Amino acid sequence: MIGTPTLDRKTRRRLATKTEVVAAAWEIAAVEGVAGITIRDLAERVGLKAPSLYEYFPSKNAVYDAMFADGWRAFGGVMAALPRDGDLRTMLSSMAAGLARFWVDQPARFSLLCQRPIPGFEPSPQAYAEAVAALDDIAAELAVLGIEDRQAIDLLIAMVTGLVSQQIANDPPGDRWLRLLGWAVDIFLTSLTERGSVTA
Amino acid sequence: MIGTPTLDRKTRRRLATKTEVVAAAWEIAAVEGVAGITIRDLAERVGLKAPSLYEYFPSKNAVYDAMFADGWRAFGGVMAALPRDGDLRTMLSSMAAGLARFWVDQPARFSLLCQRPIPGFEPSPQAYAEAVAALDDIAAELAVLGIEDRQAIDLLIAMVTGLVSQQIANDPPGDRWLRLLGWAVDIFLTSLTERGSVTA
DNA sequence: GTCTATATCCAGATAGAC
DNA sequence: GTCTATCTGGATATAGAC
Repeated sequence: MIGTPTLDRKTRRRLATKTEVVAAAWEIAAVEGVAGITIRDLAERVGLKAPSLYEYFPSKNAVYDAMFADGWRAFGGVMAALPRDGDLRTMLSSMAAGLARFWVDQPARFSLLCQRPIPGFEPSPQAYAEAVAALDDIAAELAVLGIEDRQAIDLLIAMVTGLVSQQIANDPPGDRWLRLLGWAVDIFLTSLTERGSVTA
Repeated sequence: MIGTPTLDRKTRRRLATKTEVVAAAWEIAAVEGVAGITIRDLAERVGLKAPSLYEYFPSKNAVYDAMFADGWRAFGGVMAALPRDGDLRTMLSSMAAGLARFWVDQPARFSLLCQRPIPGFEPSPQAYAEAVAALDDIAAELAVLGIEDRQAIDLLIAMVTGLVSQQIANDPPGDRWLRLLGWAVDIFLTSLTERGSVTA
């Protein structure tokens, strides 16, 4: 396996703790919001005192950075696991629904990954690369379906995230906006077909 | 004029100061983000010391609440001032463009009005009523154009805000997403026409 | 690596003089 | 109504013992 060199016990343990911290950070964010994470709470949740966290992350923003990268990797994982059967319209709908669910189920992820909730935090280039990779995956997926127009992809993603955002902000437990996803995909596809950007 | 009773000097002065505070709060938010406002900075900007602010607002969240209401009122004002000439497609496009510009020009407004950037802050019912009123205005405007389907309105708003959000988060000075607004309106209208929800 | 203790800072909010 | 002074509490981050 390329990219997974053998690590000694110490390094593995250290990596496991960092992973645990990031997972705990998401748990806190789910309740308190991304901005509501504190180093103390975070440390306590993994059985440490606050100063010990600095053995793993040099600053709070470094934790956010790890969360950002982790969130986009999780996004990529969910996408890779989506079903791929049926015709174009069916596949696109289930893709959109799957990704929307990923965000609506964890609004904190949507907040950190797609909005700018923390003044002063900008993802590092390495972390941002995870976001780009995830969106490249989407583009590749759509290319397989015959959709290669970048503007079209931008529009589709904006429609899905727009519905997600409205859903989260105005009707968290309901589906007033989520149920419009299928319609959004339909009109998107219709337009693409007319444009000749895809052969339905 | 109904709804604008005469006020004595003291009350007017007090109201003017509150208005000034809210304006100053938006100025700070434009630079530091909505979460970056502090009572001290805010007081200083209107020529007061921090404790004096509490003569006008009982808490920081009360300032946010006033900003929320003010922001939606401003939104309504911008909408009322939009041009209303041309055919359906032209009007809808210029409406969408005008509203998108309102948000993209002041991302802080978009953040406070359309997202949930402050943990622990929920707009009061009175403030939230301003948001509802603004959206009702949109609905009324669209009804004049022959669009009365609530789901359609939801979808249109989600598309516009989705594009705005992407623009702000990923390409603040550019227009990569904004320039897709016209296309979005087009496919929306095409779908509505087919659906029979509007007579273009 | 983990801890106790603490430095340092800054926030929202209040007491009470004027 | 505005101020000075302060309370109270919380945050991130560090020093240094073990």
